Amino acid sequence: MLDERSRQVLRAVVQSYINKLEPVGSRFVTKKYALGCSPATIRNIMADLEDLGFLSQPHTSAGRVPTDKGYRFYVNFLGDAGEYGEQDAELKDCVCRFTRRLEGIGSDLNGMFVEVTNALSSMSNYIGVVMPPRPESTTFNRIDFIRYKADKVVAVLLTDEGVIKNKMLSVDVAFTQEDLNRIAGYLNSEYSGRTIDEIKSILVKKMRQEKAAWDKLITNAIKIYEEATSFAEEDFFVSGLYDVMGLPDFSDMSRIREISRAIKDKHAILKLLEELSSAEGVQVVIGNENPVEELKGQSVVASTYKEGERPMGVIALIGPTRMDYSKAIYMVDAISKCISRTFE
Amino acid sequence: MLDERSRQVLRAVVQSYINKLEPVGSRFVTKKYALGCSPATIRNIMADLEDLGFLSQPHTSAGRVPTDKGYRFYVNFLGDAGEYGEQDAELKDCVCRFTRRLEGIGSDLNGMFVEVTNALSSMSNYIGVVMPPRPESTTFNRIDFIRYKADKVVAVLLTDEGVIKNKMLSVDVAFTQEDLNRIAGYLNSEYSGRTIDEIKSILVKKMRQEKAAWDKLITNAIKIYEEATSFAEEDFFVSGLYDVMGLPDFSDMSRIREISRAIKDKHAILKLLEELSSAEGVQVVIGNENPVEELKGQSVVASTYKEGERPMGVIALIGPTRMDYSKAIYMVDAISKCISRTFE
DNA sequence: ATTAGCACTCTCATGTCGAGAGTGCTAATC
DNA sequence: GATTAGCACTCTCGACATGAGAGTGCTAAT
Repeated sequence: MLDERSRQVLRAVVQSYINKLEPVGSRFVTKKYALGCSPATIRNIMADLEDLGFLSQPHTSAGRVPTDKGYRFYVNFLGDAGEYGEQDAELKDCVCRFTRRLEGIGSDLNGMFVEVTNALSSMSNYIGVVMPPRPESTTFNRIDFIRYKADKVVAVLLTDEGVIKNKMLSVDVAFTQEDLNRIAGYLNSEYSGRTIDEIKSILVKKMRQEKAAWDKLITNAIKIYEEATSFAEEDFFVSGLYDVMGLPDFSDMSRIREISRAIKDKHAILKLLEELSSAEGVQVVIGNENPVEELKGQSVVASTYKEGERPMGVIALIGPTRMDYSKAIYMVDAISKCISRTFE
Repeated sequence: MLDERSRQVLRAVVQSYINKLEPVGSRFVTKKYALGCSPATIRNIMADLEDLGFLSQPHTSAGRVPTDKGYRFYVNFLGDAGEYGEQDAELKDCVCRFTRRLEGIGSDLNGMFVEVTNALSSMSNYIGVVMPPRPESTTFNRIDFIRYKADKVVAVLLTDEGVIKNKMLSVDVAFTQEDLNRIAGYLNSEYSGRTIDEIKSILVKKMRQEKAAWDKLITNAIKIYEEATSFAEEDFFVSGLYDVMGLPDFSDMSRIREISRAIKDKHAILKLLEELSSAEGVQVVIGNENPVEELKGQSVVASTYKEGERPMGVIALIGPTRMDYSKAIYMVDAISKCISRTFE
């Protein structure tokens, strides 16, 4: 589709633009990359690339800037194979140290996710996002009820993956702690090992059938499951808004405002990540390809983490379209694998 | 100190500036506020106020802008007595609806705090902050241990105030659930009702004395208490960075960057809030009075909430120096009282 | 003591100009 | 026939000037 030299020029433009953030001219390319031809030749090639839609000029007689299509081509064909592994020693070292740190944390999932978002954002200067395991891919380990004052019960839900969720419930009947233990025991023996969603539907059915004495608590149990279900839609982990404000891309404020609105809404981002979660490997969404209105103009690099073969959740980096894709892809890939490993 | 008319002019300038965010000129004051004298007179008075340090001009022949001292005087003497109660019906309505909503939430403290920060920021367009109860003012209700997989125990800590805290611990000895219950029972009967800090010091002493079989778990229990202690330093609740970005004061970005750095650090803000927590009633810190470097240039309106007579924590609004103090004070006061009420 | 009038000052938006950077085209070159 | 050198052209950007607008400070009149 593109001859070798055109590719080299395209790669040169993209890389230069990623670093300098200024339109790159023909002279600059010849100087920095020894392609063995003169500025004029480069100009011709660049004009061709522009016709093909890979580059564009902010105005006549400025340098060229990659279009989304240009980045896409770069990501697909140019930074390919092996090159994503070639990162500076410093970054590799960072990731490595982080990996070791993560192993130390063990199975406190929430704590781990906080660490992961922080690591993602501080290493990359982009926004780090982690979507925790979706309830349908999470299996119930056990539930416990703790009596708290006369009319309150605290429910603590554990999943096999290490998610802990607690919720205070108000109850009408005054249960003793023994009552609660019995009920918890029943639920645990009956349902341990199933997915949260399964249990929810079973319990809903049961509730319709029996109107036993502890109906009330089952109702409450269902409330918890609903909490746990809504978990993924409420809490996902974000960090790096501050880091990203340091980038020259966002000196303008309006972008930041858009992004932070998107994050505040959460809904849109979650939908996006969910879409990406079905695919294998590292996903890259560039600029306008992004279905979320507020994030057109940003790029997203995402990857799922798994328990064995089952995909659990997604981690992602959000940054400007001119983000350092090779670095971002490397990081997201490395860290998602690292999370997967902790599940073993 | 200031004659009546000077005060009126000062108040007029402050209020106008708060609304318009533009330097206010003498003509404008005569038009908007019927003080019964001409622009020239106002000019004289304004010149006096400037000499006294209450007003300043961005440049010769712009209108006047209040200084920090001007705001301070306004807050102390001009917006006084009763006036803070006179808010638009809409705001009052909002606060009222919120109060009712809070009562519905009941004793899930964390959930409540999230609600409170959201309410604070969305009603005011400033940044809402809540500092949760400090561990020294929090009393232990009960702890429970839940066995999770072979070598993990989840500890759940409840305080009388409704704070729930959980933590996954790794243990060497394989406890049965009965072991754990016995240990929890012992701790609960022994220590319930004391403050977290007390217990911590007692346990540390005990640990030195006994080297019993369940030593390990006491060590872990102490770990949890340490967690609970660090609680206030880690998690405080903030929201509204997005709302604040909409304000014209922050079209400039550098301020936002400062603020978000301050929030990210947390430390500085916590220190400030802690200082404010010792005082009675609503505290107002204006601009340069602020000890935190990053927040000079912002103002903070804060108030403690209490359980009975004991101060528990602080809620605050952070906004530009030209914030609507009367509204902010009203809100912070109303909401802190409202929180206090839920503890009864 | 207050006010009207007027000169003065400062900002801000607008417009002009030249330097600099980069292109596109054409003609010469390998 | 592909590549290159040369040159005119275009566009941005900062510097500088200009004029309108807003607001002041001062003085003289009320």
